[in-house]
Amino acid sequence: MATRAELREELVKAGIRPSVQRLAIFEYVRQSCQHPTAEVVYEALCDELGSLSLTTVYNTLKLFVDAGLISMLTIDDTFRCFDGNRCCHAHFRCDNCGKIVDLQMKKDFLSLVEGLDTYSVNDAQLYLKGLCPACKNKK
Amino acid sequence: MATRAELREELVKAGIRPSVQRLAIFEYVRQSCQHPTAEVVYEALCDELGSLSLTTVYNTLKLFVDAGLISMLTIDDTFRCFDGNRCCHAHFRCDNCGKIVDLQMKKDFLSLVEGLDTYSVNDAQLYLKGLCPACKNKK
DNA sequence: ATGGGTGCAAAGGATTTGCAACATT
DNA sequence: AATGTTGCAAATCCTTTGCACCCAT
Repeated sequence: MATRAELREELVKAGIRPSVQRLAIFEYVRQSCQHPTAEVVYEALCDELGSLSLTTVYNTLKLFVDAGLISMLTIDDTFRCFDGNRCCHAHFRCDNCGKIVDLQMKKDFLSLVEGLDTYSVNDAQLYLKGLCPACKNKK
Repeated sequence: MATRAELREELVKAGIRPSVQRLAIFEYVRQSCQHPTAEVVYEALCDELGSLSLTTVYNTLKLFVDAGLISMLTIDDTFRCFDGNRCCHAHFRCDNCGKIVDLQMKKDFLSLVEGLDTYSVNDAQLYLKGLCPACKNKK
């Protein structure tokens, strides 16, 4: 859990001016374990900020992604969601309840991909789909 | 390389009537190593079939995905593409030239995800991004 | 006062849907 | 004839863009 001051510092280091809206959006995505969509971020912060537009949320999230501060998940292209968790992890999306869960994984998993040494890897995402423990037991 | 007759058989087994359009679309996606979008499938088959609409391509691809005959890739949610390769493989998308390449991987890579034994996995996709060998050397 | 940030309204683009014509059995 | 398939046109949804206003430096 980073403090507001630390998050602000992180924005500045990335060359991004820490406006009220930006800091709030950054904090929300970083602290959330819920992989929010732009819409969800908007709904969550609308009251808190008094003034906020969906446009700003979209623009700001794009800004953060381009700066490498958060990542955009495309586990399901019917909706786009964002992830502030900076550790190496896989994503599991439950086909039944729709929940997206983070799963830890060993760092050297890329060694299992053949011929990858001739490539230069910037980003790796492992997306899993199926039933989560809760939904699995219900069936 | 499957024959037309084998592909037709596969559709029937999945409970899908093998119309001319469906068989052509199925064959194209299965034989292509190019991960086509709906648009690309449409352009490629338009002449061959004489009559074909984008709507049919969209509906048919969805039908195949739901039946588990092909898979939908969401490596980049600015465009949706399809994959007829049924072997276990990872996808690498080059940030520079945009090409998407299949990479073989060892089957037991899921053992590197912690706590996965309590889940039921139906689908796993590993998406890699960076520079392909050709683009890497150019820089 | 100047440059960037915000937000409204409108545009954009990919995909889906309604429905009528058509094909195949 | 009946059922399922196709395809045009229109609708839909999410996201981006144009532009004017506003804030902070």
